[in-house]
Formats: sequence, C-alpha cells, structure tokens
Amino acid sequence: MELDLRKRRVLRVIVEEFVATAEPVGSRRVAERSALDVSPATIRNEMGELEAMGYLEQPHTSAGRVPSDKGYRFYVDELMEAEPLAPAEVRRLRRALAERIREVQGLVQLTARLLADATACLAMVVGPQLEATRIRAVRLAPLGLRRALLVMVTDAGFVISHVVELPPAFDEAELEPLERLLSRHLGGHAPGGDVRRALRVLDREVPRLHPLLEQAEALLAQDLEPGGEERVYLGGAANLLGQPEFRDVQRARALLALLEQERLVRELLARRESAGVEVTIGQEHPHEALHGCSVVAGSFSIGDRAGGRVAVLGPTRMPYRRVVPFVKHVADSLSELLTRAVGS
Amino acid sequence: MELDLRKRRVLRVIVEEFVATAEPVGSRRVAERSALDVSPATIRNEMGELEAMGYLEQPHTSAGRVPSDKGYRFYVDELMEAEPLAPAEVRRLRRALAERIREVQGLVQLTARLLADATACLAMVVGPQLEATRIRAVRLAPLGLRRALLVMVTDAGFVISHVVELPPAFDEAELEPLERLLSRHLGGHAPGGDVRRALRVLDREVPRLHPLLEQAEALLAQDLEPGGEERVYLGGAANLLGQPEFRDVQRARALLALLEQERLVRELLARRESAGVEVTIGQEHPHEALHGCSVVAGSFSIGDRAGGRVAVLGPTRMPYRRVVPFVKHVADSLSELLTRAVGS
DNA sequence: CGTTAGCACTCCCAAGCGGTGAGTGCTAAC
DNA sequence: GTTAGCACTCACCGCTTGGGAGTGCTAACG
Repeated sequence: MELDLRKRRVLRVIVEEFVATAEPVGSRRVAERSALDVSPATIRNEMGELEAMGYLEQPHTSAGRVPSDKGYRFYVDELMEAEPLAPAEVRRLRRALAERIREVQGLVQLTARLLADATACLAMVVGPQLEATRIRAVRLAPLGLRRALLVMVTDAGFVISHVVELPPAFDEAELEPLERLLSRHLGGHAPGGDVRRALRVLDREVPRLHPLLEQAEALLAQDLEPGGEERVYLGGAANLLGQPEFRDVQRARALLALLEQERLVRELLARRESAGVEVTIGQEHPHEALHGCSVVAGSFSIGDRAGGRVAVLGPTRMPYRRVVPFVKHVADSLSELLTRAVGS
Repeated sequence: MELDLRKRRVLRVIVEEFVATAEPVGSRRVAERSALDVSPATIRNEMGELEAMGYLEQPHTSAGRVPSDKGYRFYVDELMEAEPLAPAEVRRLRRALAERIREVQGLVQLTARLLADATACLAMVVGPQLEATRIRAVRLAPLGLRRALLVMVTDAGFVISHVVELPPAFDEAELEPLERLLSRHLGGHAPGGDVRRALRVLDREVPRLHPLLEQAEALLAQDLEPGGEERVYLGGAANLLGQPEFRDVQRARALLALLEQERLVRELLARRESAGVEVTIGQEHPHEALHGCSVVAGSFSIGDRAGGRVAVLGPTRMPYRRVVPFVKHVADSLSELLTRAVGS
C-alpha cells in the first residue's frame, strides 16, 4: 500500500501549496506546480485516490483538497526536504545565544523569543532540568533573625536558593563549618534522589542538624516537582492569532487556556524516545484544543546529561520544511553552548 | 456643569447594565432598572443630554447607548460603589499568598494567577524592585575552572547570582576573606547607585580586585535595566479572548503583541503619583492597541520602600466595582505579608 | 415647565435568493 | 493510462426584504 512516485509528488505539492496559501488546492494548480507534465484531469484521478486512502480531505464538494493529518504525517516522515538555514541566520542566532549563556534563565527566555520570531509560531522552552545537574557548591548566608539563605549551585549554572530557619541553639559562627560539611556531603550529587539520600546519611550522623536538613529536603522536593524551578517559557502567542485557522476566537481561547497550565505544557514537551526532532500532528495530540495544531520539539543536553526541551507550536498547516531544521538547529546550538559552558 | 442627581443615576445604571450584558442599553431598560419612576421618554431626554455632554455614545442610530471613556471615568471617580470582598475570598487569598511568601518569584507568579482568575481579566504583576531592597549578604561560591558564583541576597528575599571569572592570580583559599570584604562593603546598600559607589571605593582600595569588581558592576547594571531581574508576570490572557470586544482577532493580536514586550508592560505599570489604586481608561492610554481597554493598577511596598505593582487589564467594559477593591486588597495583602517577612 | 404618550424614522440584522466561479467526478475518445 | 468535455455541486457575494429595537420629535397633560 505504498504511494507510487507520482502520488508522492502530488501530495507534496498539495501540502506545500496549502502551507503557503492556506487555501484548498485544486487539480489545476497541482498540475501547474508539480512539473509532472500531465493534465489536471489526471491529477484529479490521483487526488481522488489519495483522498480515498486518507491522505487528503475536501472541505466540501467543489473545493480543492487539503492535507489530512495522515497526509501531513507522511509528508513530514517521507516527502519533506528540510530547508537549510541561511548562514546569516545561523550566525545571528549563535551570537545572540552566546551573549546570554551565563545565566540559564535568561538564555531560555531568549531562546523562546528567537524561535517564535523566526518561525512565526508560538515557541515553548523548558529549561535545563534540575535532575540533570550536579551540585557543585553549597553556601549558607546569614540573614539575621535566625534565618539563613541556603544556596546550592549546580554545574549547569543553576542556582537553588531558599531561606531556611536556623535551629534555635544555633550560632552564626557555626555556619561556616556547617557550610563545609554540607558541601562535602552534597557536592557531586544530583539534586533529586541522590541528594535526598545524602541528606539522610548526614541526618543520622549529626542529629543536631535535623531541623535544618528537614527543611532543605522539603524545599528541594518543592523545586523538583512540576512547576518548581524548571520554568517553562512561552513566546510569540500573538503570532498564532495571525494565522487564519485562529480566526475563530474560541479556538484560540481554548488553546491559550491550555498553554497557561504549566503542567500541561510540560506534558506536551515530555521527552519521546527518539533522538532527533519530533513532530506531533493534529489528532495525535491527546488534548482536543490541540487538534488543529502541530508541535515540533527537540531536546538539548548538557554534557552527557539531559538538558531541556525546545518546541514550536503552530497550526498543522505549518512550514515544516523550515521549522523542523530550525528547531533542530536551536536545540543543537544550546547543547553545544551549554556543554562548553559547563566545561566537563 | 456638574451632573444632577438624576443624570448621575442614569449614567450609573447604563454603565452597570452595559458592563453586565455587553449590549447597548436603551431607555426602557434604564427606566426599569433605575427605580427613578419616570417613563422611558424622560430617560431618553436625559440620555440625549448625557450624550451631548460626552458621557455616552451611540454605536448607531436606533441602538441603545454605551458609556464613552469619559462616562467610565466619571463612573469610576464619582459613581461607583466598591463591592466589598467576600470574607471567604479574603481568607482564601490570604492563605494562598502566605504559603509562598518565602520566595519572591513564586509569590509574584501566584499573585498574577489569582488576580486573573478572580477578575476574569488579564493580570500583570511586576515583582519587588531591586532598587528598593538592601543587600544583606554577599557570598562567593567556587565553581572550579577559575570561576565562582557571586551571590547577593537582599532583604526582600531577592537573590542576585552571577557566575564571575576570577582573576588568574587568584587562589580559591582567598575567596573567604574576599567574601567578608565584599559583605562589609556592600551590605546595607541598595543594589543601584549605592552599590556601584561602594564598588568603586573598594576598587580604589584594593586594585587587585579590579577585574572582579568590574564584572560585578556590569552584571548588576544588567539586572537593573528593564528586563533584568524584575520580571513581569502575566496571567489569564485566555480570559480576554472570552470577552466579546475581542471577537475581532486582530485586536486581540495587537494587544497580545504589545504585552509580549516586557518593556511596554513595565511602562504601562509605571508608578503614578497617587497612593491608592489607579484606573486608566481607554483613550487615556498612549498605545492604540489599548484603546478599548482599561488598566487597574496598585502598588505594594516592603516596609517603607517601594515594592512592586499589581494590575488588571480588561476591556473598558470591566466590572470596576469588583476589580478596583480586589486589586487594592491584593496590593495591601502583599505589602503586609512582605513587610512582615522582611521583619524590619 | 417638566413629563409623557404617540408616532414616524433610522438602521442593524438575519433570512432568502439568484448569479458566479472554482473545482469536481464521470464518460467517452485518444 | 491519459485527456478533453461536460454536467453538477456548492461556497461565496451582493442584493433585497422584513422585522425589530430604539430613537427624536411633537403635542398634550398636570
């Protein structure tokens, strides 16, 4: 049940024309653009068959054809020729990112902005995952009033900081040795289960610290749970409203409402098995609000550890040829820059 | 040229009816709802005069009247009776905020969410302003590879942290004395001009530190410039799309595009002289995209210093009676909680 | 003199109605 | 297998029409 060469060509032309114009494409246009050198009538036969096979849809009789989700899927998997990025664009991107590589938060936000601008879609970026980092240093800064700031720095430039209450018997002078103790015990561990285990060991060894360690553990757990430190950044929501598929405000509203729930966005970006860029098309999404939409997502890493995710969301009628390589490029650039910054 | 009692009553009814229904209100409805006990014809005369005076507008002949911006302004300033918050709502709010008072970022974000949900508008919150805080402690955590994390903690729970490159001749053992030196010199200063001055003094005293101090100054400047650390949080954009005034997508698009520019949002929230809650209505906004919209904004403070701003944005047809006291309450609650947290 | 009933008038809106044109599917010929 | 020809379908556009809401005006009323 494979598609023969001509059908593939027809499907490709239809997808690309529809992506460009947002209007159903008819047999005549396909005949003109496909360079197949056959008449519209022949194309019509092919289109009829493609529709029967589920790759095309007709909004109504006597309108042209529109790709179905299955059609887009086939296009993305088999037909699309990725459009290489312009060298100037590559340079601009690299320069912009390199400038902010120091602070992860800003980097992630900037990335979202750049992606959105370049693709005219909505961009989503979730930053390096805490779990993927290792604690490099622990500091306790006195704040007075029996409080101190517990700062943990991880190797990806993450800073976890929380105000903790000091046990009543505590003297500020004790902070420095305590700092060293914590650094020794927690350094090198990932701020997930590893650190928790280390905290427990320490708890048994020095029971006096119990109140402090308990707080540290609770606060860490809070950072790690969805919606904690790993913030999600969106950019370019206004881009979507420019697309004709969102002329119906209620659709746009449902989509925005969904995207405001950070938990759902995180779910949307959940890592798949694959290595490269993943495309999720229309009905493949579990949420109804996303049914006319596609998501193109990629991962970046820090050294050999998982970093975060970058993604672009737009109507299924999206310029995949441009978007897919762009997302891939941004993900790879981030990996490279972050890995070098960590210096491992 | 004051409005007599009956005109005030008529205007008030029209504003409130229009706010509730989003449809132009006619003389009959005003007669029914105003309890003035006069006929629609009389009301019509009043409405005609109110229109001539600029308080009302007519979308077209033979439609009811709609308040003009001037009409809303008069309503907000003179006619509106603030609707007290339900005690249950007050309690819920207080509990939710108190839970997150520890970390400023989360608190600000939560506030935006709560405001948006309660008012069915878009909420904007800009966090405590760095300039308004005082540095409480400075820490330098070694990161290896000639780098260290410079952490400055301010009294409002702000944490400013940056990776800095250490001068080549530096030994990690020197960090601790340096830390103490910095703490002594910078502690108590506001991270604006004050700290910069202190840095310069230190620079003269210990020229060896120059490369480090230079970095610190540059990074601080970066944090302080708009778009630095004082992040703006938005919540409830989807709420706006539900309003009938945004049935025209292009309008919504223009608005969203404006709100994506953090600089403009910050401008929008810029402090006015007044003490309480400020309402900016329609054409009073400099940006055209905001012409059908109103903003209700209030300030919160930390101790006796400026804190940040909370605001709500919606169509000019907004339930001011509810929104104004709500914004005021949220601002006051934040002030109270943050002031107590700082413990000054 | 303010208030009111009556009434003509305006104008939006929704529904109904051909005309138009794009695009199709079918059929028969090449 | 391909193609020209052709009837058919159906969204879209512009037009008209009827209805209804709400107004402004005028004249009468207390």
